[in-house]
Amino acid sequence: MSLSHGILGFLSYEPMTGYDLAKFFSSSVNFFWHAQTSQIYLELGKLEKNGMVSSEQILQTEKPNKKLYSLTPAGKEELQRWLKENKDTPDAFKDYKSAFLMQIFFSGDTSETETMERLQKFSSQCQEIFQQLDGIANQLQSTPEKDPVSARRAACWALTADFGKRYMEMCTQWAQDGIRTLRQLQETPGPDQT
Amino acid sequence: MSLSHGILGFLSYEPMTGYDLAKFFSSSVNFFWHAQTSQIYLELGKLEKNGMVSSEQILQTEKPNKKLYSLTPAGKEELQRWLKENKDTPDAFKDYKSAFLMQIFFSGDTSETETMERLQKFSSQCQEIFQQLDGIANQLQSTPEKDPVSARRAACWALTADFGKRYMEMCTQWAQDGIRTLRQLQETPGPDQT
DNA sequence: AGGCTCATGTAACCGGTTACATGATTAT
DNA sequence: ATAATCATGTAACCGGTTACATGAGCCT
Repeated sequence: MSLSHGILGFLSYEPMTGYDLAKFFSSSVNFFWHAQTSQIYLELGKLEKNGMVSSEQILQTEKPNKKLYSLTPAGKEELQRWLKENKDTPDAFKDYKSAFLMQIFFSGDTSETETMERLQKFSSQCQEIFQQLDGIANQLQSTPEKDPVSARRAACWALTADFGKRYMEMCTQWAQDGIRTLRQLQETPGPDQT
Repeated sequence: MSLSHGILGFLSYEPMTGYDLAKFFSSSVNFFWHAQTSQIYLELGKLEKNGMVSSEQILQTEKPNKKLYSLTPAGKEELQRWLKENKDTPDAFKDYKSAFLMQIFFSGDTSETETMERLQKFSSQCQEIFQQLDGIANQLQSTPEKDPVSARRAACWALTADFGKRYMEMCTQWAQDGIRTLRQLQETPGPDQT
């Protein structure tokens, strides 16, 4: 229900092709909404059928032809409607799914060493993503937008990038502390080990 | 791909019914893997067809009859296989999807006040979930398990609960800081507003 | 009489994944 | 040559959601 709204969101910036959208997705919202390129095309098709977007063939000679998609008035309306929609129940995390945490949860029968390795790997991955997001955040900060519209967009982007950075920081910390806890568990075999 | 493994995981504790599983899910892994009761029954059906679990009718007089599911050897094997499986690419977050962040990302045209309200609500929700998880964590800490098996399980549970607590803490902090940032943006209308 | 706990399912739908398929132009 | 960038799609599948459907026993 949200890839389509993400597409509408980006198209509200300016008309673009499916290919452009894929790049925008992977360079900005990727960490909280990974989109398959193929899915974008599928969704564009549906949106066009519903009258949310319209397309225009652009013939090119040096490059393959392309289809430029734009928001229709109905699409703009739907985007606004969705932006205002907020779920009241602690629903913000209903969609949150983590196979990784599930594995940790059930690793009671796994050796501590293995679990520690897993945590270590996770921690490294988080640091990697942190670096990426940090790059984005710095770039956003160092290139001030001239017009107020872009400035506001950049501010929103910065807000989400900041979320990502904090999230990754938290994950790294958690994993490191977890490793320490497990090490202690390993070293103290329990009060009575007969 | 993971609800089924969660089911196998819980069944490795002890044989139980779909109803039991639903309760276990919602009381422990709920915050990182919300499971519909109906989906659990569906999945149990598939798992039985694949030979991962077997069921036994238990006739009851004071209560409705029930079906007790147990892990088969093949199910145990599959659980172990899955527990060892770890994705190498920074895939840990490929599944992470947040419609909420998407809305924040595209709220450049929304009034700061509205966005601030949204953040405030989010923050409250996070605090609520934090309280829940804190309750679980405290309970886990105050009731020491006697046998080493349960102790290890409890440790894993504690690890994931701790993750949740930190996550919620981070979210609350982020939202509060975000509100402050937006307030500043509101008060300083920009360098040249002609 | 009404609500809670126990208990198990079905059917329609859909958003998304995986894998596959194609092909032009430009730069190295 | 070949890799990268530009560019667009289809088909099979599947995990999960929403909504619906049922019904016994117990407690107040």
